Amino acid sequence: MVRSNGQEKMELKKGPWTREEDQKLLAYIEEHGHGSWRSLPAKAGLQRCGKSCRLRWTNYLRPDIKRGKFSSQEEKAIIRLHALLGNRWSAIATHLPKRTDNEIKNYWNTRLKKRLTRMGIDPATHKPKESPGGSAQSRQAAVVSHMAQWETARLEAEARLVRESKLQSKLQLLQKISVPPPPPPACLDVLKAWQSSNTSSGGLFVVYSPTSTLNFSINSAGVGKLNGYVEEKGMFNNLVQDDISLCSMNNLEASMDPTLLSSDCYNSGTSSYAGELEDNKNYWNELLNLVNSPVESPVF
DNA sequence: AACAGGATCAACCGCCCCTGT
DNA sequence: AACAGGGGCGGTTGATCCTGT
Repeated sequence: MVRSNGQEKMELKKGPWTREEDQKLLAYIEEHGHGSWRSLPAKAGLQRCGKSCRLRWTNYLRPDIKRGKFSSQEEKAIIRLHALLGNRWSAIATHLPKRTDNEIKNYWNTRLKKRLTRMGIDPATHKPKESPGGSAQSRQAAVVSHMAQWETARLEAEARLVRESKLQSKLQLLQKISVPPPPPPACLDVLKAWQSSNTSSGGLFVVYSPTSTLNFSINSAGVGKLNGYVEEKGMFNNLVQDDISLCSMNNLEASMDPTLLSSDCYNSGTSSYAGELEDNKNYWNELLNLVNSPVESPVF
């Protein structure tokens, strides 16, 4: 693969990193920062591509990485966040301090996915594979069916959406409609997950990641976008606890199919609605306790 | 001890998005 | 508006380790 010295410079090295390479990369970044990844290898004296260097740094050498076994709380958080966000590992990783997306992805693929499967849960949908009420396994699966809880969260969000929508339309009547709507507030991946589950709604697109430059854009027609959002501690907490729909009422309103607001597609029995909401609140609180644990906490 | 099969995880690849020109 | 470069993301691969026979 890698030829001997004469031609070696022309060919970039691949495969496992050596200790020397690690030291070179580490030393360079500590002194200069990574700067442009593409030009880094030459400056640092590495025969690697910039991409490889970036990967090595972000997944292994970065000082703020926690390695080793995942705690049960981390596992729970991953499962729940995956139910919410799907395979968006980087988004999941932002809620798991000191864990990399690659590590989480590996952990999911090699362990959690299998475990859920054994429990009778489809890891892709987080729904029980068998009908609930059958075996003990499937009952257990039903209990941890996050999709159901997620639907409940959505119901609550939509109910509030309707309220806010009415309020908003009144306000708009009072204002000049020629004034363009304010830029959408920074939102997060949770909202995106919520919205993307409404595939008929026209595709409001909200992305959140404190490490990403990509943070907000709205609907496929490109109505608006917001970049460079910086995470505020507790944002996730507030958003979810105080109701998912509140993040960007204006834009949700603008982007959602009005027929959705009638909630015909989610006509769960109103008798169980309050109970579901309560369960849902507990669910979110538990999740929030996980994801909002202080970084220095021994929990993680 | 040797082998096979499964599990794990670091690293690569290809694609996509954003930004600058 | 179109293009190119850079960076990030998710899927996949392959080497290595582990475990059971």
